[in-house]
This record gives sequence, structure tokens and C-alpha cells, in this order.
Amino acid sequence: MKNQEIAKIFNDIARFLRIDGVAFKPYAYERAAISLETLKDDVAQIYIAGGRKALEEIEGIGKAMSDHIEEYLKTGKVQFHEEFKKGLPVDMDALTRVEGMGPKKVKVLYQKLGVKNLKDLERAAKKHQIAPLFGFGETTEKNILQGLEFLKTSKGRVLISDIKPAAMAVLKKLQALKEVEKISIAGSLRRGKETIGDVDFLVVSNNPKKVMDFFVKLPGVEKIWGQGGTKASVHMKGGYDMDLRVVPEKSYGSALQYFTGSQAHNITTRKIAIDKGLKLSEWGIFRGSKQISGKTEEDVYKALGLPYIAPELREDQGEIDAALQGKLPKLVELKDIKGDLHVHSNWSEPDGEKDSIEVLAKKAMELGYEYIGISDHTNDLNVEKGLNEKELLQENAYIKKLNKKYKKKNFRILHGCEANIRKDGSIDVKDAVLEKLDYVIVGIHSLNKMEKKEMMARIEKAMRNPHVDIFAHPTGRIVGARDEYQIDFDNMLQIAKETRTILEINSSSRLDLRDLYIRRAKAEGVKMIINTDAHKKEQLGFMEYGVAQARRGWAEKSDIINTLSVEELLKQFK
DNA sequence: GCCGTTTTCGGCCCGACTGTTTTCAGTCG
Repeated sequence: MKNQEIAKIFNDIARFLRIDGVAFKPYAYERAAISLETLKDDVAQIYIAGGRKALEEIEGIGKAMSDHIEEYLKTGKVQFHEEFKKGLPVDMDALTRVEGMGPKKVKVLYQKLGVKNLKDLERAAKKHQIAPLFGFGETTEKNILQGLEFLKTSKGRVLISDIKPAAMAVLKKLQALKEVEKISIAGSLRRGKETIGDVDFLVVSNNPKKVMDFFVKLPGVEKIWGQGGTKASVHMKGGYDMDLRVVPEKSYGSALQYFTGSQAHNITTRKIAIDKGLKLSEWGIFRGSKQISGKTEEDVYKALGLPYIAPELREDQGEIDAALQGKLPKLVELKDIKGDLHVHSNWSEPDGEKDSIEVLAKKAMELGYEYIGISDHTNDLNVEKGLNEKELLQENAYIKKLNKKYKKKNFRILHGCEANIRKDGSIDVKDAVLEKLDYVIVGIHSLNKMEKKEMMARIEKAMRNPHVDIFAHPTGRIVGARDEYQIDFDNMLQIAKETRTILEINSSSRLDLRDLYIRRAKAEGVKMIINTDAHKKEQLGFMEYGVAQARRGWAEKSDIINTLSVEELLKQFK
């Protein structure tokens, strides 16, 4: 989609305008960029269908913005943007990634020292050319070097499942301190975002110094960026930062609300406060200089005339309007999940690291599940020694036998498979065999670079197979590693609806469907299932990340079929 | 540049920190 490309240009323009000291316009360009980024339709299609008039109906898009969009769609460029670039030919993205470097400093360093990229910046800082410059100084130069150092050790944004276990371990240790009265994780981790920049802890304490001393000496701390009266900041060996802030108890709620974000959500809540003659900050809600709220998050939202809004919804994506109208979804929860149907066993790799069906079942029972579904790969998947049809039937017989044992434990093992969708849309297992299984998952595992039309025909054919129940990782994206296939998601939803195919929310590093797609699937009434795609018993624990993604997609219990009892679940399958 | 059940003109979120120009600009979250 062109949406993201144009959004990037608008963000760029905003930055250039800021450099020139233009007031307010940058804000308008940023708003337009956010609006495009989160738009569900392709802006090119909108333009084709409704012309400029349709463009101007988009939130934050007026006459000038629609000029730019039209120009980009016709020529692939925006002249207004090109002019700016000519005036400041630097790697702005990289340079502003250095902590403390903003657009204006970038401009000064380019004009005075010819700094165009990170290498130039490092050279200039090491030669002490920066400190003498007007508006800079010794500390700024030192901070730039430190910022460059951090960039080298930083992994950037980290996948949530790579960081949350470590964050929870730290949380537990802090919780155990008697000096800690209240504590919570904040930031994007609390909102359940798929990638996390850094981990934020918020604390109420009767002895902040002691808590912070403990924090900076935690195992895994590689470097202490800073430690003050109310804030400590450290860099971890894992390549990410953790921040700890101590706040007064009377501001705990407003601070938690503030540090949880998102920034866009905060801006909107603060505007609501202004409309009510109030002022919202991390310190509380104020009427004049008098604090009227702030001890808990519930209080803060209440003072704004809103019900509590779950962190996963706080992205300024319509949650405030929904809250005002009393139409917030009742989000699905981890405890609603009754089983996991995308699990691989050692049947498909006897000598590998996978666990036996019995071990997986035991783990599922420990998680409080009522069922587990074994879905090994099939014929085509040589990498994972996919089961052939004979083996699949043997596995089926074995599971039937096992189930007799589990019956008195009120637990059931379901038998499925993760079959492969071939190039032509056919399935790599015969219908006669598929028919014997409790359910059938299909997925694309090769030839994922097909043209959109071909790819959609392939997917449609697979979903129309009368035995196919679940479409695994439907868009093919892998967070931070691979973009989605060339697909038409609206079309996919229509086919899923028509064929009653259930779309998977895969909890592994795929996180596919992603949040915005989940929301669209829900809107179309397409059912989904949250699976882990576990290849080891520990990975059954990934479920929480799929649930977080589902919640970010506004999904309710009724949208997710593995919240059903086993009898009801089986009725969902063809 | 965009927007509007208090506005078609006058607003655009808020506070902390840093360095330095000692009153405020730049940056961050």
C-alpha cells in the first residue's frame, strides 16, 4: 500500500518544517501521517474511487495534503518534499536515532561540519569539533558519543516474547522488596505491542534510593546510564534499556496512565481534560492548581467522564469515542483460553528437540487447558520431516488410544495436522485422510513471493477445500523478518466468511494475524483462533502474546473459538 | 495545515531535563 510511503514523506516534511522553525504545520503533517498509517483502505483506491473529495474526507487530510497525495500517486514524488531534501542531504533517520540528536542539531552539524551520516558524526565528536559549536558543549558532545555507543549495542525494538520474561523476572524481584509499595510495568510492554523499545517500571516507595540502588545492581545490567532522585536508567546485556521511576502515591494512577501511553492516546485524553476545564499531566488531574484526581488509573478516566480503557486499546484508534459511547469491547483474556490447536510433536521429528504428545498434554493440563490439538507438518515439509499419510493415520490411532487414559482427567487430545498449501492451492494430504482428523490446519510454507492475483487464487482454493478448518499464519509476515505475502485481505475475509474458515492468530514471532487485521476480521464476523505453533512444550506459554495481539485487535471472547468447550469447538469445524 | 454541538478564525498536550544564549530552545517520552 502507498499509505505507508506517503506517511513517511509527511513525517519527513514535518521534521524539515520543524528545522525551519515553522509553528504548528509540523503537527498537521504528523497527524496526517498517523491517519494514513492507520487507515484501513488503500489510499490509491480511495483516490481512484472518489478523487480528491474522498481524500479530503480522511481525518487530518485537507487541501494541501490531498495535493501531495495526488502528486505522489501520479509521479511517485512530492516536490515540496524533494526541495527540502536538496537543502539538507543527510541521513536524517539515522542521525536522529542518536539520543539527544534532533532535526535542528542535525542541521547545524551539517552546515558547520558537513556531518551527513553516523560515521561523520562519530568522527566529528571524537575530534572534539562539536563541543566548541554555538549551542553545543562538552556534555552534548559526550552525550552524542554515548548515544552512538548505545546504538551499536542496541537491538532497536525487540520482539515482545524476547523481552517480557526478563521484564517479569525483574518485576518480581522489585515486588519482593519491602521498600516497594506499588509497582507496575508501563510503556508499550503494558500495551502488549509486538515490539518493545525499552522496559518502564513505575514504583511507589517509602525509600526510593534503596529501590534504585537495588535496580542498578540487578544481574544483567551492563551499564548505568543515570541515576537520580526519582529515576534510574540502565542498559541490559540483552541489548535493551530499562527505566525505573518513583512517583508519589497520589500521582500513581496518572503517572501510570501517562507512562503507559500511547502518546497519541495521551494527547487525546489531555484534550478531553482541557474541554472540561481541567489539566491532565503525569502528576494528576488539576482544576486550577488543585489536584482532583490521580491516585488510580480508574480515577483518572472517571474524572474525564470515561470508563476504564484497557492498555492494549490505548492507541488513539477510536477507543476514546467507543468509551464515550459505552461501546468498549469486553476483551478476550488469557484465562478464557481452553486449549491450543497448533502444536507440533516429536512424531514429525523423532530425533529432534520436539516433545512427545504425552509431555505436551501434561503441560497443557498444567496451563489449565481442557484440550490440546496436535498438528504436525505433513508430506511436503522436508525440513521438519512432515508426516506422510500412513504416519498421520498411525498418529491418529495412537491419539485415540491415549484419549482413553485422559478421559477420567476430563482432558482431551484432538488430532489435526498442519498441511501444506501447494502452489496451485491443493493440499498435500488426500481428502480421504484429512476427513479422519478432528480438524485441519493449512498454511503456506513455500513460494511465498507470488503475485497478488495468483496468491489469492491459491489461498481461495485451499479455503474452499471441504476439510480445511483453520488457515494458519494467514498473511505470512514474521515480525522484524518478513513482510506479508501479496494478499488482498478484504478478499480473504470474504472467502473466510463464505467458507467458514477460521483465521489463526499465531502467537510465535509471526504474530499473524496482526492487530489491525484482527480488528477487521472481527468487524466482518470472521472467527479466529489463538494458537502458539509450539515446537516445544515451553512454547505453549507463547499464548499470552497471541492473546495480547487479539486484545489489541479489540477481539472479544466470542470472536475466538478456542475459548469454547471441546464439544462446542468441534461444532465449528467442517 | 487542519479543524469546529461553545469557534469558518484562533487555536493546536504537558512536563522534565539539559545546556547555555541566565530566559529559553531543543529534545524526549
